[in-house]
Amino acid sequence: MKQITKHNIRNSLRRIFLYHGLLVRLNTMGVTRVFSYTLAEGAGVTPEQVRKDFSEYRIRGNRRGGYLTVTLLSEMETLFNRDRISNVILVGMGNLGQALSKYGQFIQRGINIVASFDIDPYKQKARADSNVYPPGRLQEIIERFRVTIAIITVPDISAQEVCNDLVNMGIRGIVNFSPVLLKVPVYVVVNNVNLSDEIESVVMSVSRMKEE
Amino acid sequence: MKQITKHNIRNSLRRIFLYHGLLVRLNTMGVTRVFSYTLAEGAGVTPEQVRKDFSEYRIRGNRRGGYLTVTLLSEMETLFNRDRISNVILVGMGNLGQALSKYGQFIQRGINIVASFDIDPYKQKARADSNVYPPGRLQEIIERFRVTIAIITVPDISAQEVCNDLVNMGIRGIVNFSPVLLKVPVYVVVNNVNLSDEIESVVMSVSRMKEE
DNA sequence: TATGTTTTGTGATTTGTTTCACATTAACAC
DNA sequence: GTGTTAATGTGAAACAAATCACAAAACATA
Ligand SMILES: NC(=O)c1ccc[n+]([C@@H]2O[C@H](COP(=O)([O-])OP(=O)(O)OC[C@H]3O[C@@H](n4cnc5c(N)ncnc54)[C@H](O)[C@@H]3O)[C@@H](O)[C@H]2O)c1
Ligand SMILES: NC(=O)c1ccc[n+]([C@@H]2O[C@H](COP(=O)([O-])OP(=O)(O)OC[C@H]3O[C@@H](n4cnc5c(N)ncnc54)[C@H](O)[C@@H]3O)[C@@H](O)[C@H]2O)c1
Repeated sequence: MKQITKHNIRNSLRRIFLYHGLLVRLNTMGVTRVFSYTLAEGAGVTPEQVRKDFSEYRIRGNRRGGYLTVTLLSEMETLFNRDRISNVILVGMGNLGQALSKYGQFIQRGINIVASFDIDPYKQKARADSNVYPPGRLQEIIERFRVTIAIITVPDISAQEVCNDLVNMGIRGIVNFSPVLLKVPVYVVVNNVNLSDEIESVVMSVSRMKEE
Repeated sequence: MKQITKHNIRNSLRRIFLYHGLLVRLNTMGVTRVFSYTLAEGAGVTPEQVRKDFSEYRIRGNRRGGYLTVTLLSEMETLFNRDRISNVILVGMGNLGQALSKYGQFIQRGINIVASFDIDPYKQKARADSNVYPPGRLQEIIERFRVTIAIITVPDISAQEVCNDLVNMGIRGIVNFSPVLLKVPVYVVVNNVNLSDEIESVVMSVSRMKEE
């Protein structure tokens, strides 16, 4: 386990998630047809950008007629592989782990957190209805639910170790909330999310704006 | 309030946050001197990239001698405006809001969550020690603590409305966890963090890798 | 069926970012 | 001191992303 991989999804794809979010809202509002400028406005980009992004992923509209909301939604969802629900596990039932596991809207995004793990026995039995297990049962549950994706919300010191175990048990995608850059083999996808960085970058931008 | 702004901090700066995280760890491990390739290895980039990034922000090392850990740390912290602690408020004490407000390590990053707000009276008095207030007291507390940064963790329907109020009360930087792209005036910085997208992008990348 | 209008789709161009290549400098050995 | 080596720092080159400009398609209207 030597190689590091930087996942970093393409900006175009990140924007497509954004367009998708807008579309869902427009769709529930009864909008049946959208144009590149509709999405561009909502996403804060240019209409050309929207079309170029679609072009990259072979998403087509009707010239003059724009895009049908439902068609666009289903094309995007195929792209996201959202035709099936993905089983996901979560390791580390602390503050953040519990918040994520209680969030009810992941399922609408095709994300199903089937089980959580913690070394703390108190957290394992915190609630009878929540599926919190000791790490010893990882292998069993990963196999039972055919899980390939894991969310890591353990303290920084444990993160790399937990990661190594998960990879050895067949996990191929990791969302890492601990503030360490995980080292994984090339065939594993990692997305490092650092909430402190996200907040601090805003603090910094504001301080700099004030100076000018 | 018409203009939308896309915050999007420079990639180079985002990487500097990464280097900083590594440095803090190396420093506590007793490492006094680092080289561009030390940081590059940990951050998953090339050494040239590290030096170019430093160059952009006028951070200098010693040729042949690399960089002194402590000097580098303090130079970065000046860059981040971390010489002073920033007071931040949080609106929406649900799952995510509570997780964030309980996190003990923001203060090490110069982020101090001085107060939280919720419309739910039960959450306002959930714990005597935690400073949770009704939104009616926003103005008062923003002024008292000279707050310019807010974290939004309310449901999507309320997000834009809360945002508008905050901007009117003097907030100039927002970290938004709700899945809507907030519209703000140009002089306000917004960082939209969408946790569902972060997870889903990994699910998608893994599905695609399996296909190939 | 022809004509005008609207909007897509995409090469060509511009702008931005990363990598390369090497001159420059500091540390160290002798 | 002087030479050798190991690092930085940065223009130049290569690459990637965004914008521009316009041809192609779809539709409405007559
Ligand atoms: N909570 C936040 O707002 C926040 C913000 C930024 C970063 N983070 C990062 O996210 C991670 C989680 O944060 P948190 O506040 O939830 O921490 P926490 O301490 O509340 O929770 C960590 C949990 O992981 C469990 N754990 C530890 N080692 C484990 C192991 N080997 N296997 C399984 N479980 C294990 C602990 O028992 C605990 O329940 C940390 O790395 C933290 O730095 C959190
Ligand atoms: N929890 C997660 O893991 C997660 C994941 C992805 C996205 N999000 C998003 O983050 C946001 C918060 O998520 P959550 O799970 O904590 O939701 P939640 O429903 O648990 O909490 C929302 C809180 O906001 C409060 N609130 C509502 N309107 C308000 C107002 N106008 N002023 C002040 N407070 C108000 C509610 O009383 C509640 O306590 C949501 O927009 C959600 O979509 C959360």
